[in-house]
Amino acid sequence: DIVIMDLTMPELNGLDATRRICRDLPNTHVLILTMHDSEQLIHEVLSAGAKGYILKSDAGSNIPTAIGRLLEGHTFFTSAAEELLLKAPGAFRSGRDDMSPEALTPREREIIQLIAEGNSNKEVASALGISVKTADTHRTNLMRKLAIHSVSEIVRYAIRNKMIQA
Amino acid sequence: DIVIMDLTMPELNGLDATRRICRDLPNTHVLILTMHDSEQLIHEVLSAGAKGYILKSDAGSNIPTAIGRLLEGHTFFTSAAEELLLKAPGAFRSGRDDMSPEALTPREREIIQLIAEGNSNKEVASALGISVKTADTHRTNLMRKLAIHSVSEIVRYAIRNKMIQA
DNA sequence: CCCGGGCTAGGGTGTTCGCCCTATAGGCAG
DNA sequence: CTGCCTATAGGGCGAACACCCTAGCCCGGG
Repeated sequence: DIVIMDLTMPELNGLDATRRICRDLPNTHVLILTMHDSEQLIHEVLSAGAKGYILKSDAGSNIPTAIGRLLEGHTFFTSAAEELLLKAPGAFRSGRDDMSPEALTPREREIIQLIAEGNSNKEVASALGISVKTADTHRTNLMRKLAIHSVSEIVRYAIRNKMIQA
Repeated sequence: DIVIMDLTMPELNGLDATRRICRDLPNTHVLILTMHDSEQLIHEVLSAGAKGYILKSDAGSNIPTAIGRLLEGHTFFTSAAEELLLKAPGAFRSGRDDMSPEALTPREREIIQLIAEGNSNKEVASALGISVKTADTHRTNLMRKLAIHSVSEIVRYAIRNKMIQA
């Protein structure tokens, strides 16, 4: 029911393992136990689907409590993690080196949003009252500017930059 | 620099206005002022890009403080909002009526993840050691099951269900 | 024992994408 | 005035997608 994941080496595999567990065994809850208290890491494990986060430094008697909470379907975070979580809820974008949306023109931002929402070039064109070819030109230009090459990257970029919601 | 958004009728337009402001004027920070304290609403305005949230009930002298914080590039939440924010960080999925990933076969979950990560049918096929046609069949089947019709919907579905991160 | 579901694989068809060009009109800055 | 950027629009082309079929193989449940 509960997996206690020890992220001794966070850059290697624990994150991905967590993601896979949450994906393949939706009823299994993952409790992260780690020595690292980076804010980015917390957000990453949360978006990987972890339900709890305990710093080794303040583990103590927290682990049984945490397991209890998770079994009840709740979440558990040690106070240090809670603090980090609360400190910057807007800074959810992890340290990815995205090009900022400000590098795009207003029109390109409109286009990217419509594409990410699932519209084809044809639909974008008719939504904006322009030609399909124009929509396609904007699309090509913004993809070159952002150095991305597929719709899925457009969607993820738009979500990371809050241009749409998932 | 700062927009104080009064969400008197949250279902109508304030959310979308917030999203548009954050998209088109990335240097403008939005402070939400509302009488509603629903947890879902808080998460929605946050993912729309708002930087602060104040309940009218405990507004008082908070507004000048909040503006100050936002001008410094920080965030501000009244304590009631903080509480809600902390209470269920895992329950970020708002009440969308997604089909659950459990309705998919394990193989289909693998496929959807690879697609959402930006892989073409050809790349999915070679990653799994199967034929392009098989990958395409899985893709078609899972799209029918989920009643979705485009790559961008696949990506958003995968993100909502934590199969990938944005 | 057979039926269903899951995984595999192929044919075929029309649409869209990704990207390469060119080109014109308007606006704003040097 | 002269560039530069933006928005507009088009031609063309190979690849990929979305969706329609069929069909074999294997495995577990009724």
